[in-house]
Amino acid sequence: MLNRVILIGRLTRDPELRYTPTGIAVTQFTLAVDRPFTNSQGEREADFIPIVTWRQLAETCANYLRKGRLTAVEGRIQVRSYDNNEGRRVYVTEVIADNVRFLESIRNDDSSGGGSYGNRDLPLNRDDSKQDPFANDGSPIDLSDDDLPF
Amino acid sequence: MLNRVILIGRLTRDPELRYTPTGIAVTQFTLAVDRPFTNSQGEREADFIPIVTWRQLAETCANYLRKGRLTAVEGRIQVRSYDNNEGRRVYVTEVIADNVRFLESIRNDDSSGGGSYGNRDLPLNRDDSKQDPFANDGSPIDLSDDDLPF
Amino acid sequence: MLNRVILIGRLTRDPELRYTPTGIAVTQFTLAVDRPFTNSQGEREADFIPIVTWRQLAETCANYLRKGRLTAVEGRIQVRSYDNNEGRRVYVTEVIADNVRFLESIRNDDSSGGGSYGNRDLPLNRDDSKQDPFANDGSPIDLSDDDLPF
Amino acid sequence: MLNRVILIGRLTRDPELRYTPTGIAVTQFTLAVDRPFTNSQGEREADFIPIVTWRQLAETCANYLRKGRLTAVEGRIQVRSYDNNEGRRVYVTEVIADNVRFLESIRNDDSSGGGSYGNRDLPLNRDDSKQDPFANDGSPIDLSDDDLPF
DNA sequence: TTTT
DNA sequence: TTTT
Repeated sequence: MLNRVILIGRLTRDPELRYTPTGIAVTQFTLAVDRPFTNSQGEREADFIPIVTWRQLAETCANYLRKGRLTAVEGRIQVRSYDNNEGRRVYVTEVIADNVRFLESIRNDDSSGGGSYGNRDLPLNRDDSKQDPFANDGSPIDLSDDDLPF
Repeated sequence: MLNRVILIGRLTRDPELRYTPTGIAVTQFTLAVDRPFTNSQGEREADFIPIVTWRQLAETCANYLRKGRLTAVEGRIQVRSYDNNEGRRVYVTEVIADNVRFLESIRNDDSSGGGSYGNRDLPLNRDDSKQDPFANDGSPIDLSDDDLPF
Repeated sequence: MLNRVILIGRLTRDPELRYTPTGIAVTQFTLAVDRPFTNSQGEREADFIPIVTWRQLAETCANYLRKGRLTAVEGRIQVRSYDNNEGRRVYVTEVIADNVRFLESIRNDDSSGGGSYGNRDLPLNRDDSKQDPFANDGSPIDLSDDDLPF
Repeated sequence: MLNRVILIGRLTRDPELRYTPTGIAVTQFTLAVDRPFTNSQGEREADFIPIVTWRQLAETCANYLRKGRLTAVEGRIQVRSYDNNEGRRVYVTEVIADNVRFLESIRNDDSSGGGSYGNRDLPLNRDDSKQDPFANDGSPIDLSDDDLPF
């Protein structure tokens, strides 16, 4: 009845943009979120949390997010499952984001991106996935006949 | 750097209380959280989200929560991994709760529980897992030599 | 850049529904949220937090919420100010809700309401106040020439 | 029963550190949080939200936060009231923070601060205000006989 | 001005 | 494996 997640962390890699067969944009990336304590060896660990964005938000994330960037994500936890090729049920937990905030200005020295932008706060539209029939379906996303989505 | 989850849903089963070898209480249960939309078949789906509580909070949850109860959970997403007996790395995503709220008064007609309590809002202490060396370690929990924790 | 509030509490009174001059529904109510500790006299205090909902969500809240009902609210903090009739600037802090969840089934014995409903989870549409030019303006709401909004 | 706020914004001024008569540190600052939309004149407005921190967290905030810094705050909404010198009841709404994250590295060119630190993520201890008898009292804070706290 |  |  209520499912809300807020994360701040850094991208472990550049985001990956794909399209569903019906042409809807999906971007996936992983956020490394430091734990608020150190483990028994005195080391600070992190949780690596997979994030999924859809539609316009997916395009913007693909365009502007890059590996290492400090990023805030708002969304909900989604658990989907599928049967792998050994006939085992596999559970996948992801955060479906509906709001993403870039917390670092986009640097000029970014080799993986295109241009240089001065601005710090890009107009990331909120995703309104309620109108998206695709997002309403929790089943594994088929981007092609023999491709698993992520 | 920031990792916050708030959920409201219903327990799919009675909670399970176990103890670590050093005697720390751990309670696990699953929350069914309805999605805020219907799928392409017009059905309302749910996410089944595993919750873990520690120490005093674990004891209280085991004592008072029951299958079907509407419950609010606050915590953080934790992703841990282990190698299963086929040598495959398995990822487990759980919400480590530090605050749990019972949203239904405990009913008199509860056959699975013991007595009848009138009260609606039990004194669930916040878990302070920062002092718990065990909780700081993301590795799979060994409750005994050949038992996986959950 | 990010502003998110989640509350669970009880309505101190029945909600109040009004309309702006352009016909947009606005519902206001106050949520009593118990503090998670007792004060120095050993008493449990509460915060009384004003909630505002708009449009379709306002209509549904006015129809189904009643004094005393346990309710979850998601939204953002808004601070608006106006000059009172003594020329002093007054600051008003409210939670603008975009998601409201009824946590109690609507009782048959409700004298203040109309009918009896069996259902527990009403289809409260999320408010999409971004399309609402009125909601975008933080100024005091004029419901009529000489009326303050709430 | 549940009261959770998460904000990301910038400090409008340097934080102010004070002490209660019993020697407990209190730091106050205001966070400017941009609204996620533009108003009817096409301008982006902000909410100015007062934040209060206690004890160790108060000391750290006073030491490291400065005007303009991008900052994440986790806490709860608190509404307190007092009677002003005209005999009117005044309501004050603040966010009592228990977790604060600095989202910008501390710059070397900071004239208002002391030294230069390279680090990005300071060890801000979570405040455990439940053990703080002072924090449990919602009444106006007396720092001296004739001083109002903030 | 406040809820259970 | 799932709750109302």
